Amino acid sequence: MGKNMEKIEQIGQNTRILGLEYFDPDRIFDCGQCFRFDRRPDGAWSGIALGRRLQIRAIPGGIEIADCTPERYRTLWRDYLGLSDDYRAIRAELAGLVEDRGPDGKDRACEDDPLRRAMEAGQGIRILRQPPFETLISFLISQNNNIGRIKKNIAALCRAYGDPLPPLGPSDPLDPPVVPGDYAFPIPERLAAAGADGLRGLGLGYRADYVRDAARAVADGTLNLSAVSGMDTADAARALCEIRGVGPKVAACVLLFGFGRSDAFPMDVWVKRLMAKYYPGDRDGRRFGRYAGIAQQYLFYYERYLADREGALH
DNA sequence: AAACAGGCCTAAA
DNA sequence: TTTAGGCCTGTT
Repeated sequence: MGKNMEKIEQIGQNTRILGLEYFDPDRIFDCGQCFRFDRRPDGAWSGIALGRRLQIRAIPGGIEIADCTPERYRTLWRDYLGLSDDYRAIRAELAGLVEDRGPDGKDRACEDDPLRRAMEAGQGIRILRQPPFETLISFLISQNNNIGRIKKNIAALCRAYGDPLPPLGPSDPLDPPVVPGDYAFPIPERLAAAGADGLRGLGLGYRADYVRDAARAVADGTLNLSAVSGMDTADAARALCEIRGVGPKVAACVLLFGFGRSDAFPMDVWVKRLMAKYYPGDRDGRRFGRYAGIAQQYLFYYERYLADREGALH
């Protein structure tokens, strides 16, 4: 798969992965798919995932993960970071969608196709494989909300209801030191037991009830996330939409970012605008096929990038 | 100050 | 099947 050229080496406390293609932390952690990572002044990204702190920096030809063994990378971070997915093949397939046949029958690239431009601008974008429950709660909170507040809400949620990161086991001498103040994402049972006012107090607003209802449904088995992962994407979306506060957009985000469903196509306001502009008449992402969700990420990132540049001029 | 933010719910055509 | 308000709250 995409790791065919991957070379793993341990450098002191850290692990380097070299020979990577299409992996840019700045685009991966800042494209709105995750909410627990921050960019440090030195350019490294640091956040909590899978109950551990992950610190990652781009180096020429790859990345360096701090306080991490090669074993830890192979068993945990490779899949989480999307490095088990073959983006060369995915991009080739998406690029094939925007080629058409010239009169001579030969392939002729559509240089001005929006997806082609977006894929060029967003070379290093990847979709993380985040845990389903965390993704569900996070995108419930994301609705009618902005990134800054979403991140604050989720941090508050973890501080109030998440377990402190576990102390190091003797078998993991190279795991990151536990920093007081680092919390895992809360488990369903813990959130289900939270008082409604307790969640409100975190500043979630009306989403507090959604969060508690969703946690209850997962905790009591009304919503079986393992079963959802076995359904086809349309059925899975229907199942998720049974939860109050989960509509088509949130369901698609949960499927794309939390269940690895690359065909799920979140239609937020940006993507609606962009689709109307570039692909008038399309009501969904069907034209992008089984990697529609990844096409969506390229297009979304590109459109926001253009808006930011435009805004910066004024 | 009023509008807006990676929506969804409910009521009503 | 589609459309119009309202909704918590912090930011601009």
